[in-house]
Amino acid sequence: MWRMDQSFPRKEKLKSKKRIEQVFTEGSSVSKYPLKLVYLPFEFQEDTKVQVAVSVPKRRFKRAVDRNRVKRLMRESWRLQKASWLPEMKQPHALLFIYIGKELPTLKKLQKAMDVAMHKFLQKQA
RNA sequence: CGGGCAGGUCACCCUAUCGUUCCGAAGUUAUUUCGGGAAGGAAAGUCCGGACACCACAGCGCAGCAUAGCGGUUAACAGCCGUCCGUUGAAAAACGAGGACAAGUGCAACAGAAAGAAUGUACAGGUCAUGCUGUAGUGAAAUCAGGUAAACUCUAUGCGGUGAAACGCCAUGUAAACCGGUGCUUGAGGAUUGCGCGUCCGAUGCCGGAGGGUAGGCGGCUAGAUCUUAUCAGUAAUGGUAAGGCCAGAUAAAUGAUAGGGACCCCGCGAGGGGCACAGAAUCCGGCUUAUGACCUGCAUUUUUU
RNA sequence: GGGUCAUUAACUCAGUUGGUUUAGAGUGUCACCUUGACAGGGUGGAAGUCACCGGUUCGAAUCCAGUAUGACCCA
Repeated sequence: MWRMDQSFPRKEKLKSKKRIEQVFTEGSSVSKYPLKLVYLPFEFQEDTKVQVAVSVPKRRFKRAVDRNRVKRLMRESWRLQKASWLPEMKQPHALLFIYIGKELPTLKKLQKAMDVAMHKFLQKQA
């Protein structure tokens, strides 16, 4: 039985400050409340197809506990669903998910929103 | 019983699946497998005190800041312990920047004769005589070595500065270019202290203008005033000795997500439903302060009821 | 991670250093007057827990301490 890849290794994390800055200034974006996806085509040194980062503004969530919670849920949501999106991506991208909602989400809601956002993005790139 | 006061403990648990990070071992130089570790009592505020790093291991004077009964404790402190005094409370207890106005200067609204200058009213007492004495009256304070120092100040004690964006190393890149000023041993400027001194560095130098480049990685980074237990000294804070243990090191930032079951609490006759605080390491320790759920122990007992 | 500062009427600010009677100004707002009506002008009024919470003091916006919110700085 073939098993879906649900890992989220280091090389798929967008970590470089410089790259993140570049995605913010040069990238395009699609929105699906409560998420916003900023993306930019990118050539990576390794054979990775994608690098992902998540972000939660301090303005919306004052306490660090809540920010951590939202970020963890977003990472989880990506990890569980990425296998269905990656084959459709034609070229490597840097992706940046920003949470723009005001309230703590549940994993299910977040997964739905992320799915819609990713489909929007995949259609646009075509 | 209720409410009150003090002290202490814990911070829901278990299983399954998927995932993150660090360390070790094996295999290999893509990476994989196995084993082990992975938030707090406040990790918070950054209010104190240290360790550590650099500046000359850091010097002298002034300025500045902090502390303030007495004694003890500590690496150190504004903390903690004991104790005296004062205030609050019925009590248990709690709180206190609690040195000096018998060195100098300043300040005191309204009321009041008068607020530091000097004296005045009524009554009584007293005297040769007089605000000489007492009471009344105003006020927080009225002749008293007056009050006030969270007023300046004085006294005693302590404090060098800057902080992990410290600091060390590697990589990348440009412009040792241009314009103006200043200076070269009779010294510009600098050496992270506000000012002065001293000491040291100092000429491809320094200041200004306009403009250009890099802001990537590694170390620092976790074993320590360490934790647990026993015991000894001490009223206690705390310290000594012995045995055992290793207990987060991330960097757009790991420590998680989901499902099921079980505790506990609340609502309901019931089926069942809901809740389970405050909150997330960022060099590390000792305190303080603030946020906050539950439980346990002890103390005092106003009022009411039996 | 480390530091510096601010908070006074609906809004923008004085006053705070150095304590005391009554916390002021402009804009806005409300009422009245002027006009046939509006604008403008004139007159008068309301609006403040001096961010919150304690302490010192006879007395605190002001001094001291704590809390909250907001802003700014650094290699």
